[in-house]
Amino acid sequence: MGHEVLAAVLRVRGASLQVMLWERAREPHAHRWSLPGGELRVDEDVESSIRRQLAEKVDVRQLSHVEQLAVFSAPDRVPGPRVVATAFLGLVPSDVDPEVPSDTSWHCTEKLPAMAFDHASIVHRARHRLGSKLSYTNLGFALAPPEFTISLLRDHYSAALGYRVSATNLQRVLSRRLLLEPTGGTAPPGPSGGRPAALFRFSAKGIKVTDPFAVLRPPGSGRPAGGGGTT
Amino acid sequence: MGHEVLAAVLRVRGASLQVMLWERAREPHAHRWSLPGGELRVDEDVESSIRRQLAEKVDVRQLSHVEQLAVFSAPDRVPGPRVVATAFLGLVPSDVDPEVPSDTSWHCTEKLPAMAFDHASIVHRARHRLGSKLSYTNLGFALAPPEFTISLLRDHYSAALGYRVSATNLQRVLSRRLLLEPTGGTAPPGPSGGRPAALFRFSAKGIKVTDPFAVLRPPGSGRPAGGGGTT
DNA sequence: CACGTTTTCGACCAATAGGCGAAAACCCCG
DNA sequence: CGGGGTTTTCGCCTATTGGTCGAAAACGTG
Repeated sequence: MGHEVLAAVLRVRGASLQVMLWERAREPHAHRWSLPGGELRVDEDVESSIRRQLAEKVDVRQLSHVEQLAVFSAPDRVPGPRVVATAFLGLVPSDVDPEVPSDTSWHCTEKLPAMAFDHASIVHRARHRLGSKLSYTNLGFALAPPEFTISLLRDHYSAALGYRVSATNLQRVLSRRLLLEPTGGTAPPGPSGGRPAALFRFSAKGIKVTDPFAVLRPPGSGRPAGGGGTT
Repeated sequence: MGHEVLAAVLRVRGASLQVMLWERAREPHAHRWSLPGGELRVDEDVESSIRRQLAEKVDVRQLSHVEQLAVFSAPDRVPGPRVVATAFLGLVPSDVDPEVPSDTSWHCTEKLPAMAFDHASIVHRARHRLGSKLSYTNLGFALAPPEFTISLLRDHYSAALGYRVSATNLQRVLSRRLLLEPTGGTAPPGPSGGRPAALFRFSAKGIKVTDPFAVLRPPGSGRPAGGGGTT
């Protein structure tokens, strides 16, 4: 029973969320598109394996985030002998444009080309995971360059979530969590003018990129300030 | 390269969060405790497999929730030939007390006995996952009986989270999400008296048990009511 | 230098979360 | 049968967070 690793590597380009795919040359599923990955070797764990396999496609140092997504294990998910797949979600910041081989290119995740095997469902799962985690983690910063404007960040959130996000609100929410740190610099305005935007960087004030924000907090977080009672 | 499935099946008992373990009789790691599971067969996917394996230990109909946790794949995680493990998180409501084989019993997750292989880290991961998801999903109901009092639910949340939770706040938060539905009945008070507690059931008003609650919502959720501006 | 454009900021409102304390509804005991 | 102990439930208050709008700031261009 074989085991392979696959990665849905996502990035934001303009207003769309894209995934890195390569076109199969040989059967089975020739000319269909599939996710990068390959066989797990006996001397490596799945994380090392996916990094090794991705290194054949892109510069892995440009990956801002990699996490396990899920195991896909339907017995007939690939023709022939049975292969179990461990799928990963990978993210690339929008400022880098990695060199990719000639059989590889980026595709909008909303209208995918003809996909091989069960890879379309893996992409959908990755998209859904990213969307969910944007709400309650700091994963959004993994989509942006090291220095960014609020507008850019908002556009990335909008692309990944699929709906419009307010820059005002986004800035307030993130800065209240102490995640935004102004660099002091500004970005030049666009071709149609406008006020130059301030640059920010992600501030890891003890908060890891993937730490969730609790909703039911331990007691005493946010000091009582008391006084509820009577007169 | 082998593939096995393992499950950390958790339940709340009194004030502690427990995990189901069985004691190994044979080498390797004889007399150490390990998670239920076993080899993945070629004709089943991992979800079917873990259900089949668990059926040998408990009545699987008593499981209120099963989800993939992560893949554990360190090359040396078990002695001998390499085995990759897909780990699951399982939950059992506190009202059922499943029959278990004689080699199997429940253990507090905070001070685990001598564990086999990497199973201790799987349990820790399961604990952490449950704690995180309690904040932003409805997974808490999977720990409780079909009908429950707020105090019972609070105790379960406290046990799983490791800190005190207020019954007042819990009730308000959950009922605002339309998740609590009064049954009309009441539970008899404890041996030391007290007001009888009202019984509730989980109300799936279109909300699945595992659906997350968004933080950054689409625009227009919670109608504008406008008016912000000046005079 | 008026005008369009984009960013940024402040004000306001709604929704959510947390914290008492009082009232309600039971028990037991004298 | 009434007082004390116990537990639940509810109302009120406050703090925090999220959402929207409009004005002001800071550019470009004609």
